[in-house]
Amino acid sequence: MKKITIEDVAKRAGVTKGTVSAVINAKKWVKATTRDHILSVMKDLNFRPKGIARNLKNGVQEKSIGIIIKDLNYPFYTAIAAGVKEYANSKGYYVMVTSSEDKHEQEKAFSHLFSVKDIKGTIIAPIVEGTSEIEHLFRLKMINYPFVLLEDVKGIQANVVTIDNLRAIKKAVTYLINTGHKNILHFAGPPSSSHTHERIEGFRHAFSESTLAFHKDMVVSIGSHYEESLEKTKKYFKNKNKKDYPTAIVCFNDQQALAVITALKELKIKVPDEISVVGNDDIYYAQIYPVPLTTIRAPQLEIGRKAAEILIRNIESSTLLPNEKVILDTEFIVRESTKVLN
Amino acid sequence: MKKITIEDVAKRAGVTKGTVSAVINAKKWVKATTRDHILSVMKDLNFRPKGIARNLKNGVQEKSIGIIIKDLNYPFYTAIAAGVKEYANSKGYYVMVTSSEDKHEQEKAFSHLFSVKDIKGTIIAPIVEGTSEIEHLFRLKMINYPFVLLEDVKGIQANVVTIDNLRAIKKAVTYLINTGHKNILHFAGPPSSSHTHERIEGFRHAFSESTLAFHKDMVVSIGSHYEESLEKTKKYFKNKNKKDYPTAIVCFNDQQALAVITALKELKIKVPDEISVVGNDDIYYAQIYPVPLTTIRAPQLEIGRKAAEILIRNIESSTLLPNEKVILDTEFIVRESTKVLN
DNA sequence: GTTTATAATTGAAATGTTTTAATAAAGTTT
DNA sequence: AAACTTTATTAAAACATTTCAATTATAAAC
Repeated sequence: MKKITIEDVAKRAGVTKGTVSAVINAKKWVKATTRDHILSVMKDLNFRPKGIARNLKNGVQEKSIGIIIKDLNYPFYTAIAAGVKEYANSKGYYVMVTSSEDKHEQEKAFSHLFSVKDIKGTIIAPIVEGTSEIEHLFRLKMINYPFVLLEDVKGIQANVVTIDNLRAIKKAVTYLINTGHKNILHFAGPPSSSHTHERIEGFRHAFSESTLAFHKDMVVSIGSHYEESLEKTKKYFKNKNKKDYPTAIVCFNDQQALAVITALKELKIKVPDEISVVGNDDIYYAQIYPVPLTTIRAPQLEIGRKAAEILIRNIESSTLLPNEKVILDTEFIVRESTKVLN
Repeated sequence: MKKITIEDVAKRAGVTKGTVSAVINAKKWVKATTRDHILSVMKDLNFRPKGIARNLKNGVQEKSIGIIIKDLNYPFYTAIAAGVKEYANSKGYYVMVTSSEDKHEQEKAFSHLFSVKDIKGTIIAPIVEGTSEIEHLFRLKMINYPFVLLEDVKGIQANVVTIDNLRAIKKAVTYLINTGHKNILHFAGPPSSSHTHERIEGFRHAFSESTLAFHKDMVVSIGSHYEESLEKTKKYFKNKNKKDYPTAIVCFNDQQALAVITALKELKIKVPDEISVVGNDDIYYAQIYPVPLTTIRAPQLEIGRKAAEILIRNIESSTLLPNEKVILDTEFIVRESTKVLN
């Protein structure tokens, strides 16, 4: 089970490495018969030229960057990736996307993989759990590997492009309060995201600046994926007395909001007449949803573009640049899943 | 603007390459003071160790494969990618995703990039235009680089995992005919996909096996992206007399179908009462759509899994394996966007 | 039949890292 | 203070390819 090298091919074909190399690189000068012969030897040995070794010599001309998102199937992330791609392509970079599936292990492995594969830099949507492990990020810093985070990570200084979750949720909740809502819930997201914590914080803040009181029961952990949120929402309302129903729910993200709306529909609770629902992110598929979702729009393309811009600036700098932190603002978009009560 | 190498760092720090290497690889034995000194020199020079050169020596332990899809934002493709990831991860492979944006140029560049970056194999959703350029695929074959296609490409023998579009559309159209529809349209997709051609073919076939006659005006090219399809659908119906409206439309994919439904809604045409709409793919977001879409389900995860399985089998084989062709079947799912007329 | 031009091929050097064996310095035990 | 260990460091070899200048074979021209 030994590795086949260009030398094995050369030996077997009775020529030198140089000639084999010429065939691989489609140089015009090799005689047709020798070329065919070498080709057939390559097939016999199932020889696959090692990309790595070729690069060493000339250096890859293709420049590329990576992005590690959390979920390939959530449009919020793919939209960010699209923004990254747009900017990167305009600068002549290719983009490779991977997904950590919210697993620390994978985030770590990928950041390593990218650095080792000579991908010039990486944009990371980091997993932030209680005691967030971040040695892998420190390692990237040590080897001066350029990267940009899409969420703040405590304990590390790095380039960050993110949104102002606190203000965002406050805007939404304040709007609800001002339009007469008194019983408002927040359906929170997974603990692995800093967004979750910041949004809870924003929710709480909004109350402290109003005449209404905050109570911790108003924050309910209900999952961020569709099926899970659907089930948990139904369960939540089944145990509730109708008079205790909230008049509005602020969701962690749009996918969750879509699940909540569907769950309420199944329970014959009318949206927005009985309960208003606010999403978060403004993902593409929520925009084209027949009940247009009131939501908090995160500028997804812009996040991607900005992150790519910072990353590429760092990649191309011959000196180590100071870290940048960009906090993009969100837009509260009132559509038809919320109702004015006063 | 010269490249900084480990040697430059060593020289500047007054040690040898070996010591610098030891620092980079966090070997325990380097004296703390020399380590700090070397680290600071690395920062000064903004030295980034070349991943490529490190790999050469030991060979990378991390195994990875790539997948080139056409659109990062279309759930059909990300679902396939998820299937690939699932299988690949179970076999210890990492997965990198890229999108060609339906551009030949990009598909070509990525297939090259992957092979050169020592990514062991690639799954490709190929762009198939009239005179499809496929030299890049021939090149992959020449260097025995393992790959699997997600659409048939004329003129090349390769591993292929795809679906039976012909049968799929026939099933749907036949159902419509059997339930009393007489005026049926097909909204076709982009010419860059073999699916488009096969689906048109299937549509035609269904008629040849029925008592109804096929006419080429029944196939309308309306785009596969949401906005485009929305506009073109509206335009199409504005120029039509109400009595000429079809009773059913078979769409190229679900995103298009969603656009068609929205367009019809805006035109005050009721779905499915006045016009039935059939999608294609059964993407996730169509499943959770409030008007559940009648559609043709492509086993997206299964496509991904199967493609990954074949790819990895080829990667791990020391001999060149014969090509495999897998055609997966689809499932026609009747939900609520179609109406039985008889 | 010798020279010249051209086509085909060779062999060594170069690429930037990691590894290994060898060595020097410092510390510990007798 | 000699002998041995441990710690820190060095120098050279190894990795699989491409490149480039040098060489040989082949064909054409004289």
